[in-house]
Amino acid sequence: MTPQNLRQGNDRSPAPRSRKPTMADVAAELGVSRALVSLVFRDQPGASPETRERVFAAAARLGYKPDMAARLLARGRSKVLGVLFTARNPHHVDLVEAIYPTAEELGYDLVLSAAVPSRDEHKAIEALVGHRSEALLLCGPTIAEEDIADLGTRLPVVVLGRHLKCAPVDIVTSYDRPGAREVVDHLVGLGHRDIAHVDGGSKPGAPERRRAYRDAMRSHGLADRVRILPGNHTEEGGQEAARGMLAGDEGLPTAVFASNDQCAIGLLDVFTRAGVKIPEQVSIVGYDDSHIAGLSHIDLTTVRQDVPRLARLAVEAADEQLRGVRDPGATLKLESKLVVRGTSGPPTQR
Amino acid sequence: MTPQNLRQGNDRSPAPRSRKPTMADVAAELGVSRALVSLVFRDQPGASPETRERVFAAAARLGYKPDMAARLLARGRSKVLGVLFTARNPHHVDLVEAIYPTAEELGYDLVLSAAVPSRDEHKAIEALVGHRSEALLLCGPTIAEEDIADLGTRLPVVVLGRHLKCAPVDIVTSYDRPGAREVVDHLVGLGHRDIAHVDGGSKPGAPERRRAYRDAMRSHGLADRVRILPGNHTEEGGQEAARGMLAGDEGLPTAVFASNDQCAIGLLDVFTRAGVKIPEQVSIVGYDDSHIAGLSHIDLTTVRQDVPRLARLAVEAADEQLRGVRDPGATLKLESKLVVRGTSGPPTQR
DNA sequence: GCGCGCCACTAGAGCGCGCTAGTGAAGCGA
DNA sequence: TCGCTTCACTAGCGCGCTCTAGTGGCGCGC
Repeated sequence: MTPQNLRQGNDRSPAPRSRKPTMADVAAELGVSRALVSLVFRDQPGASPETRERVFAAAARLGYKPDMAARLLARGRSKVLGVLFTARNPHHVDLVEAIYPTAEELGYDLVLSAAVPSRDEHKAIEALVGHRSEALLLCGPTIAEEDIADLGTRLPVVVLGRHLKCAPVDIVTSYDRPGAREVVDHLVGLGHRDIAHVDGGSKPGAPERRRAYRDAMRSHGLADRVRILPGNHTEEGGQEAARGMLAGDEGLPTAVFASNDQCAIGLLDVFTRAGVKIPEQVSIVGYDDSHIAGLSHIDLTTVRQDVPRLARLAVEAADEQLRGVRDPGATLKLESKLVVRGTSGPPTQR
Repeated sequence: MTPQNLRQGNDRSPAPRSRKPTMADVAAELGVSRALVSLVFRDQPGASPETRERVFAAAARLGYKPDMAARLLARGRSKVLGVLFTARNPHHVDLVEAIYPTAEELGYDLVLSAAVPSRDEHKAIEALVGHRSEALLLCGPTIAEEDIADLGTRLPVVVLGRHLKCAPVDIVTSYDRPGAREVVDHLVGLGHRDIAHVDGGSKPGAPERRRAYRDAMRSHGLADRVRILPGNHTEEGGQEAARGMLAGDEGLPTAVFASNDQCAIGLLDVFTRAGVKIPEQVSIVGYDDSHIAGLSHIDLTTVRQDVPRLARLAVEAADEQLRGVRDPGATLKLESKLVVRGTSGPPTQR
């Protein structure tokens, strides 16, 4: 029972593969210090050109890749931004795509976390924080405002596409009024008067769009034609709203302005199946101009948000908060503009 | 020019916010050791129920959240799986959604990295490795096989939806033959004989689907009708192929089998715009059954891959490699099946 | 010769955590 | 009383890296 040579319980190496090489391995290979290797990899002054070359060569030879986790831990700043998005939302996917370039430009690494049906936003956010995100970019978060506020007190947070009353976070979004206004102008200009709105319930952006629709209608003297149908930001929401319109006894409006593209596509679907001609009988307008709307087979008239700039502003806002150049709480709004495609046209006389 | 008091470039404290609490803070708050707090947070035996409660209470009070980077570093196993996907590919997004549940079940955390136009797969993969992913799940990677092989020698890799000759990685994908076979059977059953294929070039899965199409045609005695048009896995690819067909002097086939859904949607688009009736004049079939195909407005006949099982198998394969219960190199294939929707129908006599 | 600045490089202390090997107290049987 | 467990908890090393505060050598001016 010689307890000396108990096998040290090291089932630590997960794979049969050889251990990942570390900085120390590279240093040993060259007979220099780890610090030198570190310098070289961080592209800092203090190493001669020849040494740099030798270090890179040795690293390549050994297959050494810097370990982020250790780097993050050691460095005060992690330079990691956490991005929360909803996998199913094409507009979010567009945003994620657009966030990468600016993040890279400002020297940030991105960690993505998707909210999916089986994994709610709270969990997704926790994962981001756990992975040492310095700041969070939340694409259209649906969690309670106080939760976001709470998060904002812990670390810099930038919310995209949702209005908040008083959370200590930055907000980057589009003006809803001009967009909705343009939609209504466009439809009225085509001759529509019965313009309904399928709203997005309490989903990010929805209340504002609803309000903007109402205002726009009012300013066209169409206050009495305001017709708001409950919906949400999914295809199903649009489908249900369309079924409701078909079954209801108010008759079909000549145009429907949906709270987002997915909802609009749901409308489109049910209407076309029911033999309703788009846009002859009903014009449909969405919101977001997600890449799905652009699919020319769908060809949805919609409101384009300036995704690249939204993304850029969001990353810059996070960066500013991180650098402490200003306190959180800024609200940045961009113009959005109507993109006329095939689902809107003049109403036919009845 | 007193070089002494150069401001030491310490932009280390990123935010004006107070430092994130650590385990030591929690321990100090209670007057216990860090190890105890660690035990409690890892849900390990060795702490009394009352102590556990006190620890959690103190942690909540301070807003302590375990730091992944440190945890990863300290632990041999990081329990993180890196997932590479293409943001623009809806099928990939479906896969990512499906990967979460199994990963969680097996105790893995996920780090996502998107390949986007401005950021190629190499970079995306590097980020994953850097963030200490223990294993990689690559959704339809387009990088060179040798690069994947190289990666496979460094850490466990599971490739989804692409065939590889001899890389030391696991492969999880669908049988292409039965799927393509079903497509051709279906179309032939409807009365089609002129069935073209718009291929996906060298994109993951494309060569196999092309081959499977050819075989299926041959077995129906339609070898002489085999017509393969160059394309790729994007909408644009489909559009170009459709334009080619419209402009070419071979005439339109009565049915087109596209290498993936996006490509099929491109076809759909150009054809409908050109006034070609779908499916009366041309039937169109896609591949993947991504959620876009399911959008009932598109209503694409397509081949459904069993995404939930693909995802589950992929995570399990990664887990098995990590546990070292088998060497890499397994290939798992699942059945896929035809989903008949509205874009396929009997050809009209001409 | 000395002092000085500069350059290339190094020593070593942490970053926040996990984990092994303990420690001391209590309990228990003989 | 002693030996032996068990329980609740602690000390302290090490994960791979960054970063501050050096060290030694060399060239230069006086």
